[in-house]
Amino acid sequence: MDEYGRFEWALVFDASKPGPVYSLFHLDVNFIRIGDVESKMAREIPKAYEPNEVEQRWAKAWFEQKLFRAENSGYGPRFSIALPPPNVTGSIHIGHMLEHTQIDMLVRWHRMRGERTLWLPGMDHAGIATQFVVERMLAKEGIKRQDLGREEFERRVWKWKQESGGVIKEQMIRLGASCDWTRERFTLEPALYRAVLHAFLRFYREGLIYRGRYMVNWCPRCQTAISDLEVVHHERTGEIWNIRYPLIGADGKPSGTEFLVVATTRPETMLGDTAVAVHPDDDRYRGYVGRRVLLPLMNREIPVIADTYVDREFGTGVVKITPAHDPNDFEVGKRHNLPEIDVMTPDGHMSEVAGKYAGMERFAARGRIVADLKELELVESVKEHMHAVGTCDRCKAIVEPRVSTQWFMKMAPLAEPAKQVVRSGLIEVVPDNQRTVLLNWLDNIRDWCISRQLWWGHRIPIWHCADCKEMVPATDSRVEIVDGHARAAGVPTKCPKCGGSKLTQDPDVLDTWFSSGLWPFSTLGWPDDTKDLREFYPTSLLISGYDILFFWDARMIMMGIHLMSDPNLNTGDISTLIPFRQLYLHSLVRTAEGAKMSKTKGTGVDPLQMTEQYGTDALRYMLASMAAPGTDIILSEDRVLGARAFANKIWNAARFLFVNLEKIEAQGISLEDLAAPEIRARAPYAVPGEASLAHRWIFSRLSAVSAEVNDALEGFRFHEACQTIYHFFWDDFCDWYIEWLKPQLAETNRDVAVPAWRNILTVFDAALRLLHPAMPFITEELWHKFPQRAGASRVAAEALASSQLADGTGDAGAPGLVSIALEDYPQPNSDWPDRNAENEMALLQEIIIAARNVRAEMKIEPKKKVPADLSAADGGFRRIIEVNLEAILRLGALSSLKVSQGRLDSAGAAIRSTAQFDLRIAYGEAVDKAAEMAKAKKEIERLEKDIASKEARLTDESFQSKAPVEVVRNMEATLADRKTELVKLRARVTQLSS
RNA sequence: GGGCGACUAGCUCAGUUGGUUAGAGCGUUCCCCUCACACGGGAGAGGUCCAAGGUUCAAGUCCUUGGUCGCCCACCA
Repeated sequence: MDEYGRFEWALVFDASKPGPVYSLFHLDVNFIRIGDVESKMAREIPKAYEPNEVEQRWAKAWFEQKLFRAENSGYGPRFSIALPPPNVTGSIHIGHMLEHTQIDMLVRWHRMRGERTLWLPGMDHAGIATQFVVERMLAKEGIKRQDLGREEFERRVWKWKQESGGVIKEQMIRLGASCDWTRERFTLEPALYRAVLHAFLRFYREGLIYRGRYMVNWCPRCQTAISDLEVVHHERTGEIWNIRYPLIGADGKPSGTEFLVVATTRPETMLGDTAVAVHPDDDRYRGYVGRRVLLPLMNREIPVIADTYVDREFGTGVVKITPAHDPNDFEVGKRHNLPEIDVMTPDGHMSEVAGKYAGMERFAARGRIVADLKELELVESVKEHMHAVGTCDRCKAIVEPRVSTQWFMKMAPLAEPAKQVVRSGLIEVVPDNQRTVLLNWLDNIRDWCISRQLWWGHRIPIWHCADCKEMVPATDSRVEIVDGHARAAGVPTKCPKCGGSKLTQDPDVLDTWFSSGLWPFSTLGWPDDTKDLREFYPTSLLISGYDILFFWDARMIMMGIHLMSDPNLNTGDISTLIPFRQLYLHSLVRTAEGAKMSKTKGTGVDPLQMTEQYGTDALRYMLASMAAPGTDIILSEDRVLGARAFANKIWNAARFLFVNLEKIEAQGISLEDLAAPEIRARAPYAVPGEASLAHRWIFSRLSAVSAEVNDALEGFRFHEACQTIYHFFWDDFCDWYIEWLKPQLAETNRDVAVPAWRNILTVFDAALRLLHPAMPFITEELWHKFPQRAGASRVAAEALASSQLADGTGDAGAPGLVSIALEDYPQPNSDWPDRNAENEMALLQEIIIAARNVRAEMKIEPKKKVPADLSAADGGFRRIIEVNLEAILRLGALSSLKVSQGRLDSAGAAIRSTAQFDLRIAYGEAVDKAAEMAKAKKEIERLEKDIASKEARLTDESFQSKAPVEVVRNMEATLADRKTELVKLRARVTQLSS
């Protein structure tokens, strides 16, 4: 892969499936320069939207044009965000896609608001996970990593990384993620390796990293220590055995009758028992403390000790103490100076000190031991027992607590400032309830085991002196490139303590989350004081799943605050040290059963496959529209279909515009005249005469919708943003505005047609820009069918004009980039809100709907237009109705509408009434009188109930005195309307029954 | 053992600070292949907001208790 990430497209493969999979950018798609994709295909829009070709074309164009380089964004406030680096263990799944969609929506939104925007992508080497995947692949060839040796194994993993990383990148590009790929990073690349060494050495010098022999979680499958967080507890029904330990009598021999009975769920560990403990205040056993028991099977005498750790209520009140295999026993052992006997090997077999069980697999040994004890009649009882079993997060093997020598990081001192910034809101956590979760975890933080007995990762930069065992750190954090990959270059040559020269590097590597913890700043060039670091740190926002809140988010906060406090880089003001200002925890995608998606369980959904089926935009929209903060998402095909239909609707709205454009172009009016950027900028255009209402209304709506969408995105309410735009586009724009305007657009009178066209194209363009963050491909495609100017060059020109470039704030970006992604995001416009237009439009819509309703109820033939009468008391209303008569007749399918003031004779007619008007359509032959009647009666019932409850409320004195005046007024007004409606309905019923 | 979340239309889910007759998508019923769209248009039906108490002029929304389900954390043999 070269510097700009051109990689081999031809053959890539996926961990879960054998053989090649995606070839996203078909080679026959020619390179298209953004801006060249003009409206040449505008006249040949297919009837149904076919997303695949469009998406591939744009994904490729965006990528190759480096459209999303930070330099191509505006010069407003900075907005920076680091991609949670996907593991290079395979391909991305639907969960990634949800995350990337949300990030991308916000990134595109900020970019369109003219902010200096950086979304920095990259990948994580994912030590244990990747090593696991590669080991599994090797196992298919019958090879173990030990057969290959460390260097060769690492080479194999690197090879895997190139392939897998390529796939992930390709997928992300294909899914429209607007990352700045010129800044792509990888946790094991030289620069980041150096950052890791730098961080480690600093923590080590400060005494925050130490080495010691402690109880850790050991995975016998992976053969490495893992951190507490990597242990997943599962409730399981197991067995608990009560075992008799014979007491040693005064004669120094085991008694045949006196026993202490201990309970255990792991009998195999008894081989390492070095004591038996009781509570010091337990009267039952007071006399036994200080005596000895004979450890069965091993025939080793061990003491009976007293320790308050023992719970008198549990079991028999006697506990076997196995300091090498249980965290509590380890502590007890320390307090009582007990020996630690490790009876297990790293791979989960019984060790050579396990007597005759040596070499047996741990669970086989358990069975054998129980059988032997039974034989000796030392098993007093066996019971079923529910308990939590710890398993390895990665490979699911049962974890053994085990004493071993590992590297640890002291967390309490780092947690303090982290708590401070979270508690004070300096880092805002959304949703807020997660803040409590985070603070609780920080309050109970424990030291972090950071060493792993793996080969894939950053090797610990400490050397051990063979002679005096002194630990010698690397001289500095420099790295050298060997075999194409980084390693520590500051190799110490001499032991500073004894002068010995036999130094060997510690074999362990660091937990993968150690390097992840540095991600927000290591990717920006830290530990160097780079331009990017100065410009983009602290990042604005972190979006991650709540499942890695402790693994990653919390550690970034702790490590960021600590490491960025380097006096050379920073003033020490804590608000400049934090890695991100906001933390948004997104929901997880779950299966229908509510379980987490899992590739190993085969419940994962392949986003690329869904993309090909439904279109990326549809999938993105579906995910975003379901992403309400704080709730998990269960995928449903219905929702994707709905989203696809939406994309199709957008497509066809455009199709309508372009097809009809031809007609007006025939009159010598060009698209340029109607939709050039400067033309659109001056909208809305006044349409002469009576036709203005719909225009005033749609711009009023557009302003309101812009406000709502911006507001929703500000608060991470993606679903609300989606729903608002959806409703605006489909209902307001398509169903009402387009329909309303059809005659105007076809008008031969240019004074009407031109402003109408300018307005509708302006609104459509705004709608595309509103939609763009959620549906980038279709909006880019359609937007390019209009005359556009170059976005990036505009940005640069503006910057030059305000001389921002002169002081080195950045280069001008590539000239000539034309993309909706570089356009302005629609904002509310204070000139547009028009309450009258909204009210009037609402009234007219009600009339039209009433007409349609009557037609449907009366089963009038769809094509047959019928005459109607309308009565309204308000003169203003009558005027509005008369002015907009054409639209009412057309959309309500009426042949005429006689507007009057008086009461309408309802004999032989169907009537729809509201408080404002009555609409009357004469009966045809086939009318279901009974149905009309039933309907009216039902409505009357509802009204009566409503009126009764409102009257009760309004006559209640405390309501009158305590409720806000406005609420009371509103209710009075509504009540009056209801009463009017009721009177009309009653009259109607009387007439029907006569 | 702690903590968190969910329970609203047949299904999947919205409902920010309590305030008119609780919304959407899908499904469903009826009518339409009307010259942008059947991935469409039009008109409907459909909900005692898990239960019981409480606070309030007013509760899907706040409080308490209980139920069902899910998740996270936790060294009880």
